Amino acid sequence: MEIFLKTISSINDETRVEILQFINKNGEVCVCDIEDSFKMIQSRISRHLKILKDGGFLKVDRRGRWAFYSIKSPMDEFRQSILKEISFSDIKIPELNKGCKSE
Amino acid sequence: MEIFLKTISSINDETRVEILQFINKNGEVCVCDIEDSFKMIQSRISRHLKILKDGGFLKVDRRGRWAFYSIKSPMDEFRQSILKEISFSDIKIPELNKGCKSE
DNA sequence: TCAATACATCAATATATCTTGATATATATA
DNA sequence: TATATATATCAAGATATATTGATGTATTGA
Repeated sequence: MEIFLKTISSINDETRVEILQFINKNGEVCVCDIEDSFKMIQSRISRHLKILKDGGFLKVDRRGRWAFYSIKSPMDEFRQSILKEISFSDIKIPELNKGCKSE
Repeated sequence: MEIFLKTISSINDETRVEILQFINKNGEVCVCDIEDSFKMIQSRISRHLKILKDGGFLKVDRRGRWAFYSIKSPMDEFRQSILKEISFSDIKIPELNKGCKSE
């Protein structure tokens, strides 16, 4: 039950669904890319990314001073079906805006 | 987005996941059956059933003074995958206890 | 070594959700 | 028709979650 609810609660938020769809569409991005694209303060983005990671949807790769987030792979069928449903749900996401000078 | 979040938030609660699994296992039950099986007060059960119904998981059939809840059918693939995941998640549910004299 | 950048975390507040107990409504039965 | 039963809904308080601004940590580069 715990794992199920952690997975579900991680996507029970409009901002997180948008971030997830954003990463699913754009591939690996760093925190400041999301911050600049969504025009949200960094602590807010950082918190949501942590929840999505703990929910089993994202992985992080730290390189240099950046943290690159991407869709976790491999991913179980259930989370895949959630990603699919989100991508079918016509979620409005901003354009990718590279705000920092990563790499 | 609205519909997606309504679906997700409807299962973002331990009690509702248990009720859903309970109905999925036992088939059609009335509110007082759930009330007696779960040992929870009626207003609480009633509220959760409404949320699960609005989330697209349950349907109601009112017969006489009873309201019989069951898994909605037909059900879309996404909600089916959620039910499947719940049934795989080893959720503890009480035994069916018929507390009222329905039918 | 110092300053800037990228990110994480914390504390306070705001907002949303859950639980309870009270009350309302509808049906059935004496 | 009066009463009991089954269910729904509401208001108040309790609990959980989200947002913000401040601060902490690690890395890079001057």
